[in-house]
Amino acid sequence: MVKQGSQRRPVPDGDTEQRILDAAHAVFVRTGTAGARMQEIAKEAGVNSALLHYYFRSKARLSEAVFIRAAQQLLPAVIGVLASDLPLEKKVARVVEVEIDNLSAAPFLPGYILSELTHHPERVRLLVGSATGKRPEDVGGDVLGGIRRQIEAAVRAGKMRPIAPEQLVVNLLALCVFPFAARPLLMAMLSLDERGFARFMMRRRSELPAFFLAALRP
Amino acid sequence: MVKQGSQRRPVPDGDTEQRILDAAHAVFVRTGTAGARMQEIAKEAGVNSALLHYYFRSKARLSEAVFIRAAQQLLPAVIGVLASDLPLEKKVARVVEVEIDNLSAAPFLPGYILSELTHHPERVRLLVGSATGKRPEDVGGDVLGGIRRQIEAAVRAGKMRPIAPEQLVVNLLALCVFPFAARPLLMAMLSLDERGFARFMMRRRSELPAFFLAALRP
DNA sequence: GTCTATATTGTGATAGAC
DNA sequence: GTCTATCACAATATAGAC
Repeated sequence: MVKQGSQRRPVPDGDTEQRILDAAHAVFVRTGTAGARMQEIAKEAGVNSALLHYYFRSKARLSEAVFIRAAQQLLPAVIGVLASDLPLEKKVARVVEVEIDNLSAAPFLPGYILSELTHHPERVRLLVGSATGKRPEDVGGDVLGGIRRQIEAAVRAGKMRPIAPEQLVVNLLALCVFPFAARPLLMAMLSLDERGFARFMMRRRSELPAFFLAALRP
Repeated sequence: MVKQGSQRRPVPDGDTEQRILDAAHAVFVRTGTAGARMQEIAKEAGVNSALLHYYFRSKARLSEAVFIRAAQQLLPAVIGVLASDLPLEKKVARVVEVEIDNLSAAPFLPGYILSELTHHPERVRLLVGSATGKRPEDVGGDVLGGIRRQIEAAVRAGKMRPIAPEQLVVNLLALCVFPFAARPLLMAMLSLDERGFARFMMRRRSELPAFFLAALRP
């Protein structure tokens, strides 16, 4: 697991800034930004806490850097699919796959990002902006505009019940993301361990598209 | 807004312990437990911060009291409906109404509770226990058992596609709760202000049952 | 029960040697 | 770039007067 640097010295792995970011990511996500301690991040990164300030100046900046990275890890994929020119049924199926796959690999990210956003609403701009280079309203508008047209066409063809594009998208995201945000609660109430939860989500991955498309039938 | 106590003295309102709890609730919910400051709570309650310790001993205990109260405010209603002997379609409709009504009055509670649970998984027991007097697995089992039987009957009658009760319940909760947990994000991407968000949720309240039941049709 | 100190520790941040 | 030492202050908690 330990990569060698270009010199032969016992340099842990990767460059330091990256290691700090990784450590900060881990700590912020599991403990929340407010609950995180610079000391703990330093320890997890295997460096002295003064180094965190050398690279990132302050806890606020470090947390911002981590937040942006986390957002970039999740958003572009979904937005890409939703804004693509795939037919609507394919979009639904693809979003479910992409979202559940990505979140299964990082089950705590949704909780972290949503929590972060409620306590720092101004970071919404940061989030969407860093992921797409656009303003949140514009991203929303682009995505919704395309889907609205697809809905209208399908409704005219008698293949779909009418539904507002906003509601459709929120429904789709809810079904994919919520189980991760509520993971500890669901694990307790459904008597699942980690593997059980993973199986539960794999089953969702295969069943959700049919469920969702059935809801749209006329 | 200021209720009079039984005496005529200028006692703010209610008894002090209650005022502290209310203030703590407000601060913990908007700022997160880790981000909350006892000083701020004291100020919001209009008392000295030493009083918080007089009544609740420590920040941890106070936060626990607030958490339990918050859970009791949300859980019993849903669990009650899901565990009732209403027919399945009525359960769905009723959960949507109850849940969206309750959460509309306290939009930040879901985020608070879910966030709290990911950072203190041991509180899951506290949460469900205080709300129902049972263990989480047992509540889950009771609710799911009843719904499983309803699903089986409906499937045999050819009125429903088969679906695991766990998936059904998670789908239902997801569709109701997620929009509140993701409120800041949705408001930004859908260009909604608070009133706009409220309207969006009222629309959901009326459309969600049909959407959900359509998904269950054979 | 409620307040005014005050003790005590935690925590982000900087200075300066290497 | 990285470390050790340390500052300054924030935050929880307690003692003791009223």
